[in-house]
Amino acid sequence: MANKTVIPSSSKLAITLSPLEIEAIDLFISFVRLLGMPKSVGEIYGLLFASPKPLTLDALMDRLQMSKGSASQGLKLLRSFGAVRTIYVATDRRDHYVADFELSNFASAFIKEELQPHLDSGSARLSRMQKHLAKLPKGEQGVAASRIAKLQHWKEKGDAMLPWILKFLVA
Amino acid sequence: MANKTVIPSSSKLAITLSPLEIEAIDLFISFVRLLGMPKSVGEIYGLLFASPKPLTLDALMDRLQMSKGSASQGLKLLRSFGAVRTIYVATDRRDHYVADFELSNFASAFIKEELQPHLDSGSARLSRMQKHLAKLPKGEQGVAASRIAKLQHWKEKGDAMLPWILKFLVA
DNA sequence: CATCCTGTTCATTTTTATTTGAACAAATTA
DNA sequence: TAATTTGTTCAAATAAAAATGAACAGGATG
Repeated sequence: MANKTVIPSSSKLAITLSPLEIEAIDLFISFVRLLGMPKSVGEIYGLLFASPKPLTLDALMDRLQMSKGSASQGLKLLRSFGAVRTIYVATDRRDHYVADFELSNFASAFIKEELQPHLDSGSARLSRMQKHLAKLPKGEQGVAASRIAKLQHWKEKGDAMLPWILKFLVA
Repeated sequence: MANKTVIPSSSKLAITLSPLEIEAIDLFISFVRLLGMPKSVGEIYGLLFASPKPLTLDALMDRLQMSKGSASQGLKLLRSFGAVRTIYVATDRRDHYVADFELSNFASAFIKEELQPHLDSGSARLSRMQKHLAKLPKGEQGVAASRIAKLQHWKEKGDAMLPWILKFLVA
C-alpha cells in the first residue's frame, strides 16, 4: 500500500504540480465550470493538457489528490466528447490518457448536448403554446400572440446561429 | 398575514398559473439554468413574460409560491441586465415589473459578465505561462511551447467570435 | 413623529451537485 | 484456477448553491 503522507491542505497540489501545470489546471477549471461541468473534469483535462507524456488513472489520482471514482468518471466524460483519449504504452497494461487539442470537441459537445436539445424541444413547445392561446379570453389573445411570435423569432435566430458557431470553431 | 393554504406539492403551481404561463416558466427555467442562473430567476422572468399586465413583488411571491427574498434577489439580477424593468402604476406605490423582450439583454449580459472576463484574464495567464516555460528542462520546452501556442490560438478565436455573436443577437 | 408599507439583506436552512470509497467485474498473470 | 491488477459503479458523505424568513432601512401616510 502506498505510504500516504499527510499534507497541509492549502498546499495539497503545489507539491506535485509545476507552476505551468497549475496554471493550465486553473484555466480549465474555470472553463469547465462555465459549461456547468464539475471542477474535477477541469483538473483532469488541465493536467493532461500540460503533461508532456500520457498519464494513467493512478497518476491523475495521485497528482491531483483525487479519488478513484472522480478520476474515472471525469475521464469517462472527457472521453465521451473526445477531449481525451487513450494511447497504447508497451509493457504497461494500464490505460494511458492524453488530451486531444481540438477546442471544437469541447465546444461542439456542449452545443450538441446542451443547446441543441433546447432548441429542438422548442418547436413542440411553441405548438402547445399556440393551442393554449386559442383558449385564452379574447382580451388577452393579442398580447399573448405577440409574445409567442417573439419566442418564435428567438428560436429562429438560435437555429440560424448554432451551425455558424460550430463551423467557426471547427475551422 | 396571508392565509397560507397547504397544497399538494406536485400541483403547487397549477392552481394559480395558466397552461400558457406554465409553458413560459418552464421554458425560461431551462434557459436560465443553461446560463448557470438559479431556477427562481427563470420562474420570475417566465411569469412576467407571459403576463399581460405588470406584476408586483407580492404577486410574484404569491403566484410562484416563492419567498420574498428569492423574488427580490431574482428581480435584482434580472434588472441588472435589463431583462426586467419597473413601470409606474398610478395609485399604487409598489414597484410593478414588466419583462423586457430583447433577447440580446439576456445573452449579452451573460457574454459580458461570464465569457468576456475569462478571455480577458487569458492574456495575463498566457504571459505567466511563457515565463514558466523558460524555467522548464530543455527536453520539455518544445512540447509545452506548442501547447501554449494552442491556447493562444483558442483565445484569438474566442476574441474574434464574441463580437460577432453579440452583433448577431442584437440585430 | 409614530405607524405602516415596501423592498433589501443576510444568517440559517434546505436542496442539489460533487466527491468519496468500498464493492464489484473484467482482464491478466502466476 | 487462484491471486492480482485495473477500472467502473453506485450508495453514502461532503461540499456548494439556492431558498427561506426574520431583521432592517427608507419612504409614505395619518
